[in-house]
Parts: sequence; structure tokens; C-alpha cells
Amino acid sequence: MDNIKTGAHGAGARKTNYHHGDLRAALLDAAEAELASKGIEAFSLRGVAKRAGVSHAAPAHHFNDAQGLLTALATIGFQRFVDTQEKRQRSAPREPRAQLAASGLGYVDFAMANPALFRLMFSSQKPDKKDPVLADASAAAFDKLVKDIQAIAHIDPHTDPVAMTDVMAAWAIVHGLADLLIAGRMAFLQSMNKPDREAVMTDIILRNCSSGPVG
Amino acid sequence: MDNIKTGAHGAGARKTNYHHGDLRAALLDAAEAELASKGIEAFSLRGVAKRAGVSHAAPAHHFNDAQGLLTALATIGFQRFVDTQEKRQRSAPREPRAQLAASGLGYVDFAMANPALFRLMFSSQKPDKKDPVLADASAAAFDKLVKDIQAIAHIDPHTDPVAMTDVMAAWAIVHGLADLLIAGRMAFLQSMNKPDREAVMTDIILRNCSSGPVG
DNA sequence: TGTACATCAGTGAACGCGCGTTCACTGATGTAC
DNA sequence: TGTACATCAGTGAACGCGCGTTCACTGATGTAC
Repeated sequence: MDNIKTGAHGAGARKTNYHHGDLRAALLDAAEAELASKGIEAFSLRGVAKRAGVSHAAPAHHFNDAQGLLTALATIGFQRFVDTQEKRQRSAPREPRAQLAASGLGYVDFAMANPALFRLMFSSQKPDKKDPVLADASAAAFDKLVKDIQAIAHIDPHTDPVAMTDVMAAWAIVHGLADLLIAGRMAFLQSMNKPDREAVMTDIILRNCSSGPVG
Repeated sequence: MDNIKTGAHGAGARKTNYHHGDLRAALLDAAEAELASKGIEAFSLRGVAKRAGVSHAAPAHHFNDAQGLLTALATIGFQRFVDTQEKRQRSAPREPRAQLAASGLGYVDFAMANPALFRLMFSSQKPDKKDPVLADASAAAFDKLVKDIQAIAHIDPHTDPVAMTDVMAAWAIVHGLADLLIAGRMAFLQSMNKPDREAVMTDIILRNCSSGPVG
């Protein structure tokens, strides 16, 4: 009753049948749901429109084409990916190695919670990797890892090959864990309860840092 | 001139226009080429038939459907995957840690040489993972890794959680390297020449083994 | 406040396309006699 | 060795389907006066 007359196209998202309010955001939500239920390989734009309760021609008003929608979705994915890592870090000890481990566990968390989105971001050829907004978002995720290692090594990996090797190692190990877990191939880890699994993963992540003060 | 009258359907693969000789193998080759050039997401059975120079209905005589073909291709992939690793091991020092590193470099080699096939094997939902022949082939690849670690740890990982943790770590790291390299996301490693890159990867792989005699 | 008009964000019919699959068929090969 | 026949492994036309995209349209909203 109250929220009559909110600015029609703003974030208020008043629901009328005709003008949607915020169809762009609704389409991104629907695309994520479509991806989660169908997987990348069977993803379709018409399926997304159907999920959003809108005609299948509507998305063209907000995204040029299917690639545009997937590029935007991958971009949001990277932002939430970093958020997931930072959220975990906030509840971890403020000590560089614990922070790195928390970031890695967040990496795996995200992949397990959003396997198809994770694959869209890291393995699919569908998003436009040259899109500057997407490129920035994925670069930000990489930068985060670089800073986590820098906090341990006390040197900028961009200028120190040993530290950059640590970056590659840390990245490879969490990415490998994430990808193999969502593929269902790590029976040993998957048979554990979550705390045990995270303890093992923390062990695996931390043994990779060759540089920095011995803690 | 000589090879007239080879047994028509045998491995001799006599080329006539009508009966092909060994269309099954030709289709698998064509499927691999199709996969390499189109990627998993745009793979089509008709494209495979066209590549093999055969009508698009022909594959049904050898594989029930597209899934059957991809399952067979993934199976062959796993066999060649293990071959690639073993080939590298044969030209490496016969010392357990060197053998593990060689196996890991073979893992990455294979992925870089066959990125789409690698993704079919490890990330795609298209092959039938319940197919017993495919399941055996992928289990054999895992067993190989277990044995490589066992040679270092001197204990069967299946009975020793510490050694199994080493297996998970070694697998995750080589898989992460492979997947990120074929995604084009490891600029630091990709900018190196091959020997340097392999030296760095060897370092990364070997620092992961917590167990076994210190060498 | 009221009216006229421009713009925006939808609709739904229609298009052409490539796909997997089915089907009756046919020619080549293998086999029994 | 020759003939008759069964089987195998192809062909190519046809099917129905879901896809992305285009298009003229229309109703709701926002704005100028």
C-alpha cells in the first residue's frame, strides 16, 4: 500500500505486469538459475526468459545477445567469488597464513555452491573475455590472491619470481581442489564431514608456501 | 598394389567408397578433431560425420547416439592420458620423486596438447560416467597417481590418510595447473619457455609431498 | 492540474537454421552349398 | 569354382524440435507545456 509511485525503472522494482521494474536484474537471476539447473552445455536464452516469466524476445532489450548475458553473469560471478573469499577471511585469525587458507577455502566454497557458474567463469568459451568489465572483475580476483601471498612473503610477487611461484602454486592447488570436487572425483575428501575436509584442505594449501617467515 | 584382399572389416582398413573398413575408428578420430576445433559446447554429431566423409546417419551403426560416441572418446582419452604420463616417466630418473614430477608434467602436457578432450574427460556432463569401460579407464588414471605416491611414501595411500592427503594434494596441483593453463589464465607460466616452465612446475609439484624419506 | 507527445520496455508471430533421430533402401561383403 | 542368399554398413530423404534473432506492434511511463 505504501510503496505506490516508486520511480518506475529504479531499484524500487515495483511489480507491474507490463513494465517489469528491473528486468535486467531478474534476467541475471534467472540466468543463474538456468545455469545451475541445466549446466553450461544446455543453457538457453529462451529458458532464461521463461524462468523470468517474460517473452523470449525481451532479453534483447537488456543484453545484445546470449553472449552478453553470460558475460554479465560471469562478471557478477567474479564479484561474488571475491566476496565469498573475503567473508571467510573476516572470520579467520588475522595472520597471513590463516588468511591465505581462509581465502582458499572460500574459493572452494564458492565452486561447490555454484558449480556451473564457476565453470562459466573459468572454463567456458561463451563469455566474452575481452569485455573490459569482465576482465576487470577476473583481474581483481587474481589480485586478491597476489596480495594474500604478498602478506606472507613480504615482497610483491610481481617483482619476485619466487613469490610469484607461490602464487601459481596456491592458485593451482585451490583451483584443482575446486574443479575436481565439483566433478565428483575426490571421493576421499567428499566422504569426510565438512570440518575434517577443511582441515585437510588447509594443510594442503599451507604446505605450498615456500617463502615468508617460518611460522 | 599389394594389399588387395585384406579382410574387409578387419584392422587392415582397406578403403572402398561404400564399406568403409574401419568407420568406428575413423569416427573417433573425426570426433576428436571436431572437439579440438569446435570445443565441447559446439560439438555435433553431424559435424563428426561430415569430417569422416560419411552420411550423418552412419554413426548410429557404431554408437547408439552422441553420448555413446563421446563416452568412447573420453575412454580413449584416459588411456592416452596415462600413456602420456608414462612416456615422460620413462625418460626421467628412476627415483620416486622424479617419477612423480614426470607424471605431473605429463598430466599438464596432455591437457595442453588436447584441451577440449581434457575438458571432455574431466569437466563435461556429456559422457556417461556410469559406463563401465569409461569408469575403468578413469580409475586406472587415478590408480597410477596413487602408485606414484606410494613409491614415495612407502605405504599404500588407501590405508594411510596422510599418504592419501598427498595424493589429493598432488592431484589437485597438477590438475589446477593444467586447467588454468588451458584456460589461458597463468600468464606468468605461459610467458616462460618450456624448460623454465617445467622447472617451476616440478618445484611446485614436489613441495607437496609431506611424507616419505627426505630426499 | 490537464493534455499531447516521445520514449521505453515489453509482446507474440514469424524466420531460417542445425540438430539428433528414424526409416526404407541398397550395394558390398561373407558364407553355405 | 559358381551360385544363392543372408548380413552388414552404408545412403539420403524426412521428421519434429528448440534455438537465436528479427520485426511490427502496443501499452505504460515520463516529460514539456
